[in-house]
Amino acid sequence: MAKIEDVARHAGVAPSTVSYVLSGKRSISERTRQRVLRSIKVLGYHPHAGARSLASNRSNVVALVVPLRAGIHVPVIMQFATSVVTAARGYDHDVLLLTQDEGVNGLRRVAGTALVDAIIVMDVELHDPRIPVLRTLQRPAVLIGFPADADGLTCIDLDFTAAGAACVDHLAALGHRRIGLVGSPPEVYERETGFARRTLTGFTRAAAAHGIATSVHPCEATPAAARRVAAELLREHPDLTGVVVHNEPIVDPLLAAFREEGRTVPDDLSVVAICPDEVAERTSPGLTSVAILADEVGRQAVDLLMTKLSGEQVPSATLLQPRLTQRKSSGTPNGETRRRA
Amino acid sequence: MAKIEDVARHAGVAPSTVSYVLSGKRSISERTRQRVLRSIKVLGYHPHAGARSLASNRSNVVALVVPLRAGIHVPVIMQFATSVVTAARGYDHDVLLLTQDEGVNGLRRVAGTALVDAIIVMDVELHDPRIPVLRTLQRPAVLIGFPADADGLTCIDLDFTAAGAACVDHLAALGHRRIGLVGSPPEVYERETGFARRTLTGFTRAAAAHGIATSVHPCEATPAAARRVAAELLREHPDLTGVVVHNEPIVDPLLAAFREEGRTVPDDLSVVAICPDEVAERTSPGLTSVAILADEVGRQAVDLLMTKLSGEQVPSATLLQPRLTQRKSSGTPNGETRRRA
DNA sequence: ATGAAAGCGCTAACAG
DNA sequence: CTGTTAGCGCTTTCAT
Repeated sequence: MAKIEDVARHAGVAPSTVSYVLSGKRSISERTRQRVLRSIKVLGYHPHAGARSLASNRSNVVALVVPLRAGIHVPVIMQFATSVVTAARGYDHDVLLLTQDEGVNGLRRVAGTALVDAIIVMDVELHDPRIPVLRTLQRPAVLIGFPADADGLTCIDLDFTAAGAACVDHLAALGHRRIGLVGSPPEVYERETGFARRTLTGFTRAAAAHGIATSVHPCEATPAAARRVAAELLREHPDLTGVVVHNEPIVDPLLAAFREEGRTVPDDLSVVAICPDEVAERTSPGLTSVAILADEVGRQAVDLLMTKLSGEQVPSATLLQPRLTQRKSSGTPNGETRRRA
Repeated sequence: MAKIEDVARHAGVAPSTVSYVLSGKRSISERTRQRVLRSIKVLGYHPHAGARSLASNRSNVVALVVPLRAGIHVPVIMQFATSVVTAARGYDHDVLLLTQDEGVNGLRRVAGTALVDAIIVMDVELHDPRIPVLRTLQRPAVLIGFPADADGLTCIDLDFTAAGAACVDHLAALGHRRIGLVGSPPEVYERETGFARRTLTGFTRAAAAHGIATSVHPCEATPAAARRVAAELLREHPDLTGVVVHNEPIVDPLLAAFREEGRTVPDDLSVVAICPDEVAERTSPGLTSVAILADEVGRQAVDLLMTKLSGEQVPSATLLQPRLTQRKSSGTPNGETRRRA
């Protein structure tokens, strides 16, 4: 492996000059810059990451802690992780993958050994045991989700309260008077993961504001559970005309269940989902939905982290505003009326 | 941050002694070992990863290259990645996440900078451009999947040929005479990703051996495509009594489509899937299936890699033998007969 | 069983 | 604009 000294010799300059060409931390005459770059290419030089991190106190690696638990839609996690990697590469950083189950020790380790410069934590709970640890670590961090006490932390997430409300607003505008929320599995609520509760809050508040009757149905992420909930919903509320779904894996089964119960979407029943666009687009009919902006959140999380690493201030809370995309699954409460019109 | 020198002073020993206590590379009297360990804990000492990698030429990090492309079931990737992280931690290694789209340069970079000691590459294609690069990198690698020329490489995967055959054998034993394969999306075959083809080979060969008539249906991973394929299958082959599915995302939609076409599983139609157990278990009826052993593959990939890192030889090819689990979705071709018996 | 000391390859302060 | 050099914190010979 070529080292910086080899490059320096080959280019006829000092090692520090090579270093500065690479870092851009001081101005170099265009002429020597080109010579150095040439030598680097010729020798196939790659700076040794360990040496660099030892000398500069920067590893150019960020840690990403991904959740593994039940009730979380895996493709969304993956999409998020991917966008974090891509965004981090844009800042010349790499991503170290940590799993939730290493818990607080994983954080201590990667920060303590200076393996990583900064940390992104996904799926933050309201009373997350990692929060106090993150505060003691001398490393910038960005959290996906909001803990109860977010003081001095940097958090980002989709505004699920607004997302829940947007779905209701949409249905209200169409004239619906009784709607249901098919939500995340019960354990997600019990865990006090912020997002499920926030959706519920937005849903409930908006419905109250519109004077709409509601019912809420947590639902396991299985087709069988979806069928059960669909039947229950229709049986208990004969006047139900609209449903909001916030549970990606059961979107299809739920639609199928409504169909089996003899309801046509959107004529007999309007359905609005909070889910990734891919999910909303592949169903038939296409689902009116509020998108889960996983890659947007990932990108911005990295932006925030890099800003912090450069010593600048960032907003403590970033809430991405939801956008509702109207597709084919929602309409006026009485489809017959509409079609006649 | 406490450094090794601080620990040494605190314990009244030389820095090298602390190092040896940590690495176990030479014998230490139990007495000083305990003293050193004590000091480490008291001072909250974590060795600096960069310094360590610089001095030892080992980063204790392995790279994991994950695919991002269409037609690959995301939860399986995630499960695999998770098991790699967990297994790597068991060897005191961390995992750096690389995405496919950095391509060959990503590999060059992380190996060239000595950021990682070794590499795991997922979703290897028959003529994968990364193969020649991996050969030049002076780093051990393990591939998930088999390229056309696997000479001198270490590859591991589920034995998809055997998996395809196992499904057919099972249906043959039950007495089926005409079966269909609902496979991966067309682009997966076109890409020459080994696994789809190998399943097809095993399916076809076993059917020929049993004298069973077959048809093959690549299928997009959408419910609509699943419905189309289901209809086509039943229309073109009225004598069809068995189906093998190798396409996780459409397992549910396909079952639903058969139901809508008026077929009962397993009475009118036996269905066998190649998919993770979680998928097979959550459908109704539960699916007879050959499990995709993502975490087993991940664990063994890491085992192989660590063995290589320690300088030992490993087998060039590792094929995990599939296990078929009988559940409720398969039975004799004529369910009526069976029920009467 | 332990210590002393020479690097590992790079960055950044200092000097010009 | 460029060169010189002192570390960064650890591992690992070499010595004893």
